[in-house]
Amino acid sequence: MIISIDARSSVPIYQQLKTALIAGILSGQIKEGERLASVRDLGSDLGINLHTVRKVYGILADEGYIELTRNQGAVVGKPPKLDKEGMAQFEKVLLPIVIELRARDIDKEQYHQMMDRLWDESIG
Amino acid sequence: MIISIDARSSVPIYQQLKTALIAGILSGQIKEGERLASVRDLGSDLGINLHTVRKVYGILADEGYIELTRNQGAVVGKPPKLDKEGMAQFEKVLLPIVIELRARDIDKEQYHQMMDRLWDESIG
Amino acid sequence: MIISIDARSSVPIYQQLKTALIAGILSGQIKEGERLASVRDLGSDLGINLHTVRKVYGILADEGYIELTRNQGAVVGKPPKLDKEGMAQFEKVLLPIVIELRARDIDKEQYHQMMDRLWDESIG
Amino acid sequence: MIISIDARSSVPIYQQLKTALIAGILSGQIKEGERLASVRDLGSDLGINLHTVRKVYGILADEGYIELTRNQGAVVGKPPKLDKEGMAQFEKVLLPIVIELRARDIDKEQYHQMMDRLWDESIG
DNA sequence: GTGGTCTAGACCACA
DNA sequence: GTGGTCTAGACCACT
Repeated sequence: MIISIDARSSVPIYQQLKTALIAGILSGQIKEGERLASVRDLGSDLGINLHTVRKVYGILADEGYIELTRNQGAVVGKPPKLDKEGMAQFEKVLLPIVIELRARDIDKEQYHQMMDRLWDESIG
Repeated sequence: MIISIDARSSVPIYQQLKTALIAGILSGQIKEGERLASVRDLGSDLGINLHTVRKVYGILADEGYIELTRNQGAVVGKPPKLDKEGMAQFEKVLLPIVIELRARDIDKEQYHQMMDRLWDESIG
Repeated sequence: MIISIDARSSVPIYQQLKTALIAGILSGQIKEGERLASVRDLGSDLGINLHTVRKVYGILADEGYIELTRNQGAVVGKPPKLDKEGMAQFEKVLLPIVIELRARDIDKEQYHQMMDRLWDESIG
Repeated sequence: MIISIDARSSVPIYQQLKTALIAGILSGQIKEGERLASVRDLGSDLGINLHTVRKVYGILADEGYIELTRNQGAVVGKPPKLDKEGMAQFEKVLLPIVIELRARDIDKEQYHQMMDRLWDESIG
């Protein structure tokens, strides 16, 4: 599992890391029951602050992806299914983006093509 | 044209306003050639600072949605079409969201349903 | 002599008018000794405020293009030649623009082409 | 890299600073990959407000000269090349200036001399 | 400590 | 009256 962080990106490092880990779990590179690297190791590997790593692990634990235990580090669990409320939250984030796309005169076909492309890329 | 701002949201006020104005232009509530309210009026209407409104107007002008003149206020123009590069930028923003959706075990059909729903809502 | 003013432009109206009048004098459409339209006439013709026209006439008089008399209106004189100091002022305005052009990786040949194009257009 | 700001000039402070920074990048005094001073440091160095500096950094980032990150400051990137549209914008700004130059009875040779002089100075 | 947002009040150029 | 610039001080997110 190789993770690359772009410190210059406008996307916060903790979000990049979060996305990368979730993608790793999704794609099966990190399997259920496996342990993630320790906060310290992962931090120094990626050249980022260990507080940042700890924060991400905390978020992933909150969202149910992993379980944090005092001595055994971070263990991967089953990703929680999306309920109606969670879905609504995603839509809230997506709506303004879709609005802007439409403002830019994109048509429905282009929109679908784009979304399919994203779906395919997301398994990278 | 009714705009509501949620000051407590984590989404910056200026972005909420930007989205609302673009949506207004898109949906035809604000037509090409029409004038937007002055920064002072809109600011006091919404209970936000005129500088925040100014910032939004500046961004919309930069992106080609409106034209700003010192004495005639903000006039709505034609929204600029989306080129390939612009499209790529949108995809960059969307990709991590799609990845997280997939992590949450959404399937392709649900995904399409969601995107269609968003498309329909975006015309508000 | 037809003058068109774009009220929406980011260029101040008074500058557009100033440029147009100077161009008219340069191109011979308005000749030495002739009278310009009255402040009132020109203002209502162009649909702009007569204060704005008055301001332009004042500037042109200051710069020596025309002479203002109480009863005879604005009479065209000889355009003043450019002395070293005047030249330096122009260069001060132009330098940052040239700097930005170079920053954008324009080469000397493109630069010359652009300047020649401008020279030719300026007699429009 | 020495920057001097003339607060009394009619040219906005933020534009003076923008020009100076672009010139610094162009002339190699600030190299690709280097960090600019923080908004606070540069502001207090120059005796101007940090928000004014922030505005300039924002513009430079929009135009692609630098990249801004929350914690690593402003990093110099590659200046973006000029496309046809960008070129047209420059010409729009330059045309009235050239018209006025011609009105002042400058001839083509003087014009070329002036432009060459500017070209040479711009690498300062 | 970094940049990002918001508020606030002042003064200016323009019409 | 309009938008444009500058200053100022506060709080926030991120590292």
